[in-house]
Amino acid sequence: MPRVRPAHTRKRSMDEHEQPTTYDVHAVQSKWRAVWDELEPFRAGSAAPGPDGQPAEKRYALTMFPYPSGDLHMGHAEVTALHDVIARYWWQKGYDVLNPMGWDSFGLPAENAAFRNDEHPATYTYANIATQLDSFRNYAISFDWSRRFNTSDPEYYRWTQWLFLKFRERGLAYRKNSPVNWCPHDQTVLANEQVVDGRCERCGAEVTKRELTQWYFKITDYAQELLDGLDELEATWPARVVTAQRNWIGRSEGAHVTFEIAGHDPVTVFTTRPDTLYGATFMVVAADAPLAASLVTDEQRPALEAYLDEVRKASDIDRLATDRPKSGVPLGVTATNPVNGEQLPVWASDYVLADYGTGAIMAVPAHDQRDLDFAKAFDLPVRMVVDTGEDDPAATYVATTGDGTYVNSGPLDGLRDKAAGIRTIIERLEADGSGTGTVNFRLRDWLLSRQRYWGCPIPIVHCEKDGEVAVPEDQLPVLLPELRGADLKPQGVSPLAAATDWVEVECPTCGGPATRDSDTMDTFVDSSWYFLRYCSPQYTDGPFDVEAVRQWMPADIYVGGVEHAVLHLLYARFFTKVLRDMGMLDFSEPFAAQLNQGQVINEGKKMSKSLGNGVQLGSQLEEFGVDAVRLTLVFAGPPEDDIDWADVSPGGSLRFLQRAWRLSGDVTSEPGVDVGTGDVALRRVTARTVHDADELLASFRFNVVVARVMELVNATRKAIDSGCGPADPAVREAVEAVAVLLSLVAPYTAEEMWSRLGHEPTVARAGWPSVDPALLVTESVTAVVQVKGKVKARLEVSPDVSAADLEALALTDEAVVRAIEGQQVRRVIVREPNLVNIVV
RNA sequence: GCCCCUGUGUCCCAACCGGCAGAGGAAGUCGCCUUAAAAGCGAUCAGUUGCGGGUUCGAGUCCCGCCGGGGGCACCA
Repeated sequence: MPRVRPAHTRKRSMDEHEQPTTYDVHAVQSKWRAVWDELEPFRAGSAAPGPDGQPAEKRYALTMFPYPSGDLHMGHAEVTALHDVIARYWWQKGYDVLNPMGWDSFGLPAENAAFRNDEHPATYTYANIATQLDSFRNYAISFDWSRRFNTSDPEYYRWTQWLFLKFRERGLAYRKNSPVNWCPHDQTVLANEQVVDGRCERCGAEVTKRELTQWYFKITDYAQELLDGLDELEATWPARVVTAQRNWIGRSEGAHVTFEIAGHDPVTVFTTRPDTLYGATFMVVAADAPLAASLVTDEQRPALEAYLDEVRKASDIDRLATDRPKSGVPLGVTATNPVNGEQLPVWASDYVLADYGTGAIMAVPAHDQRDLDFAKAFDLPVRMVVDTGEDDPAATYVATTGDGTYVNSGPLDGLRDKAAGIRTIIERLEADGSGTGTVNFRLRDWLLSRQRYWGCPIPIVHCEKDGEVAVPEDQLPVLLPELRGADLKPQGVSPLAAATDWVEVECPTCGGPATRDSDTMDTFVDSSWYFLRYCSPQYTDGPFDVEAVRQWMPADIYVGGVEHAVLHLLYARFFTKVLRDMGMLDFSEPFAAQLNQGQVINEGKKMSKSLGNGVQLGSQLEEFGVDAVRLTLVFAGPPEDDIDWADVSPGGSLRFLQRAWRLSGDVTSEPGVDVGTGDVALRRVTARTVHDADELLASFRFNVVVARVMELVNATRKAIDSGCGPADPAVREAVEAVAVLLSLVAPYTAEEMWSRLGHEPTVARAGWPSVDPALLVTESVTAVVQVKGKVKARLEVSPDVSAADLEALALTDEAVVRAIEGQQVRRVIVREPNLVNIVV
């Protein structure tokens, strides 16, 4: 394994008093890690009061906690390196920072590993946590480890269960029987969000449907609020997360319209275009909805059943193809159009979804392509009711969806305004009780039952006499039974169901025989409130101490992967709003700002075992050291961009760090020297760098900050070698600034520099360098003189030069005079103090 | 199909409110150091800002169209 060479002396002089030119990365790492373990510089609550005696302002730096699968990898390294720049910056700025970390430690991989190795899932889980904890410490992220916990700890999941029961008391957790996504490989149900392109997000197996009774959270009650809340997050959350959530919630405005059906209950449809009601020529209900079975005539029943068999055979992947031909069967009944009394044939088809809207639609083939395709397939009538000026859809089979003049539409005829048309029809429907304006959401309730072992047990007991009974609070947590190895094999029901001793209990209400609910919760439940627990991780009287949460929340920044744009982030927002309604929180959004990091890739491709292009974090750390790897990740580009490891240079990062470190050995002035007497040119560079870094950090432009620090290092090197010399106080000021700025990214190097500059540890809490505003004002600027937009001259002028003076200076400049010679000056644009443009 | 983001030296990337296209790094080239090479140190090279049009005294930046790359939604009525 290649190692950084040990420190050696300069070749050009064998004098042993010469400064060494490199430091031993690994020796420095073990040295400072021990010092930090002693000092614990990052305890939340340890910031000094401000000069006015007031306690320091709080900052909560949150990063998505990991699942403990093996050791840390490049992805962890990147996200925590970026996150740590923010946390350490806040410490330097004097804030009191809460920067906690823990593990999202329930989940499938542990269970699979336990089955393979004939052990308990906890064995795998807690061994990996120990490994990752050690790696994080070595990686020098400024976490406050005193607050760590794991979601699989009974002290934690006790409160997950408690919250479940509170949600249930509020009617927000309920059971229903419905077709659910089923992963045949993992042998468990999946939420809609965990099905991607018809496949299991985790294992890639094709997802099928199953009819099961399952627990749901009623997130749809909060659909409107979850949507509205995005408005205030727009400024501080990545745009793609906000739009992804908006799309996912999928609000649409329209109307419920009720159609009478002779001999049946009336059927209500949802439509966004009630104004096209006169163009409805048939109705379609979802073939797999109970409604279809209840409407169908005896003559048509065999046809419907045959069709349903066909539909069920088609996988979700087939169903996702949007261009496949329309299919369906008539149900043999007709519905009455409430506005004109027309009898519309009712069909069943799989292009109508059972779980969106009411599971039934009115078909307006002239103005909806899907309905038109269906009408074409079964030769149903097409009636245009909005004349857009385009060809009649009945002839072209191209539905028109634009604005136009209403025709064949009774009271709407001749009207051109779509909004007015919609309003008119809704008013009419509401007047005669056959419909109402309404809003519909794409968002479905959150399916949370999982048929797995390694998760949070659902604290419910099923009793024949009393039905669903909540486990009393004083009996929480419902602990997992001890199962291992083959007991965990997926078998279609939760492994818990087979643990007879555990399942069979007395009913808490009547004392009679009862069974525990044997499903466990989706792990997204665990992660929907962990950020609250960090505020008071040892609290025993509730999930969190309300006062501690008031002190720290909301999180000021949440750093993590964009893959959680709609899953975790939506659920966490939902939990926050429910807890607020329970009176436990006084805010509605948990994460004030968000930063999504890109991925680390290699040679243009995602790193994977099958491609054999993986870059091991461990080997990079061994070869280049923690600081160089962190610096490389931060410097590679904007945080949200992907980093191609083939494009970056950890060796270059290490070289830079050594160069920066070397400066600290060259400084010959003493700590505390009066910098006011130092070289002004260098002082200006230092002041400008510190000032700009402040602004750049606030907008997460960490790569530019690093570039600016490199500039400062280069300028300082020059000042030492061929400028004011190593003894000048400005050199000390510059190098101290470099140490503090570098402490955000390269804490070991920064600490070593700080120590060589004669300071006590730790540089991490040294404080942000102060900047004399006078040094930010330049005494002269370069004004550019353009003739017809081309630069002809440069003038050194005072920054507060007047427009008239600058114009006069420009017009008398020799080069300018030459350039405009013989031409008519038509206009002179002056933008003092930077620019003069002469139009000829 | 619809929506969003993006395109700057060989490569990764900077460029405030429209005002000198270049901060930083990598690679290349040339030196210094070395018996030599690597490493290190120093210097240096690098352009029709994807294409076409428009607005403007002036466009990498704003507007329109196209092309390439990335992402979201997609039978959601």
